[in-house]
Amino acid sequence: MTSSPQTSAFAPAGGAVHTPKADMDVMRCLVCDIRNKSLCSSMDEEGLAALAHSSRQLLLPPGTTIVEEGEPALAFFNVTRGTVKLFKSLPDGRRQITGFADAGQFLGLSTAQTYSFGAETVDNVRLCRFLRPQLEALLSDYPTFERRLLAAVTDKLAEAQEQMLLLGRKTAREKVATFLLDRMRAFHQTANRRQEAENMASVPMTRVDIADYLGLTIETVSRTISAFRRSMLIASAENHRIRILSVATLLNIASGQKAD
Amino acid sequence: MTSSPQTSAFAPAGGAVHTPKADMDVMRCLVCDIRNKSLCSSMDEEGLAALAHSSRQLLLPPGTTIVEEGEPALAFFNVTRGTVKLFKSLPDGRRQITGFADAGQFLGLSTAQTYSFGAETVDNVRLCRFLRPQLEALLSDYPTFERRLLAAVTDKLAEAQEQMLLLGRKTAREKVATFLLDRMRAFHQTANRRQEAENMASVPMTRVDIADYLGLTIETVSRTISAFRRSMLIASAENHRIRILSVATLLNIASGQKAD
DNA sequence: CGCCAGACTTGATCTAAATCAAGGTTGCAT
DNA sequence: ATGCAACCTTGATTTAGATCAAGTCTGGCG
Repeated sequence: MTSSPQTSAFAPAGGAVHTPKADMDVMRCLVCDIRNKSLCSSMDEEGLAALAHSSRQLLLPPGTTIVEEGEPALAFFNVTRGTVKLFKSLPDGRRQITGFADAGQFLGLSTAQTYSFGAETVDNVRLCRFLRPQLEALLSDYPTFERRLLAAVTDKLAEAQEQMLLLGRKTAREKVATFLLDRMRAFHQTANRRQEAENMASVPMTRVDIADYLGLTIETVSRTISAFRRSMLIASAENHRIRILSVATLLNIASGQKAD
Repeated sequence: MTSSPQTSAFAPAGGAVHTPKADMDVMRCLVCDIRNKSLCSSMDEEGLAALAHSSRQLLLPPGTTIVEEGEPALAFFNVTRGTVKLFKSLPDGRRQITGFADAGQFLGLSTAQTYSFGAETVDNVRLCRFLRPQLEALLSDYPTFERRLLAAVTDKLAEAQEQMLLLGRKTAREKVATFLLDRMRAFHQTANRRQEAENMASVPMTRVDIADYLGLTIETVSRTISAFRRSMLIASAENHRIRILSVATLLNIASGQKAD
């Protein structure tokens, strides 16, 4: 599926790095820059110490496998920087990316013994890994944390339903418009709000990933983005950024009004 | 979207019936024929009494609206008989059915103030309705119930990811094969296991619903089912049943091996 | 017990997006 | 700086499934 640096979140070679000092680790969650934007926001100071104690921080380069389809579901992850792609594959290699987890999102929940999906870093990713027994202890010890997780999974389910509508019933044009707006929203939630960022979308993934996410081919994605650019609805910006010039028009397209 | 009996789970006209006697109601969950197959299995006898006390039972005819897209999310439901369809729509009427909830499944969870999806009965449906405050009390009072709900939502999310793979990357033939096998599995979980039922699939929904679930048109669904019948992979049976004559072949098709 | 409406099937034609096929760009490694 | 490999774009052609268009089947009701 993906190219070169085939490291793993469990056997960390390549760029994978554990934070070393245990005493610094107690502070990790307390000073985490995205703790208000994630599950961790359900925790008080004591809880944050418990979180830090229950997890290890990993730093992973682009293209690293975090979770392998069909492998034992040993851990749960919280993304604290960068973007992760989640996907499912058919035996012949066709692939569907089921979501992108940006900073503040979790991944790796599973009821079964094995993961039913794969996960791989898109860019440089920092994440916190909770082994299953430790996650379960946290859920039991901190009811607010469990409640927050239930809410987060419920939200993911609503997102998944929205994506099913996109995959089953939207045209290529509508799919790409929806994607760009979603990436703008993701950027707003993630970015450290220097307000230059108005109408910016962060698109760290390749055309292949976008196509596999939208149920299209790379050619169709490319053509559609080019068409939007020609119509002055968007403009390319530096390093994997796109500026959205007409949110309103894109919103119309995304929701199926043929307006353009 | 759907035809005539436009009743509602909140303003029950038509065939909607509340069980009347309060004292009989205490027993309801205790004697429920599907309690081992649903969320309720997490409850002991005392818990079941609390469940019965917190919910009302509704009996709804085919085509009844249970939940309306965009309406306040006031309740949570547990289906105890029949099949419910969940869907999302675009402004111009295009519709995606995101899932069918058979007996034993829940629906109606929402983090937002309003439902992001609609729900409607497919056939005669019996369900238990929990108003939100009552559901929340149950979650707080019965940690095993909350844990079970978390597991159930996690499973639904995995199902949704599987459906995204189907919608984004499978051919019409593969979609229909997958659907028929899923309906067989649903029937096995639901049916009162008279063992005649081997290889039977229950298909109470119309071609329109199947098409809206698989991201196809009714014509393509019809043609594909006809082709499977001609190839002797399936055979029609009495009242909305299909007998699967070659599970193995259908499994191959569903997973993308071109074998037929 | 035969009519009718809704559900389903089948065939002919069309089209959005896939596939096939060249290039063009970019950025990193030498 | 240069070369190459991965990534992206654009054009020509094909095709799976949509759309358009008749029918046929079914079961509930008078």
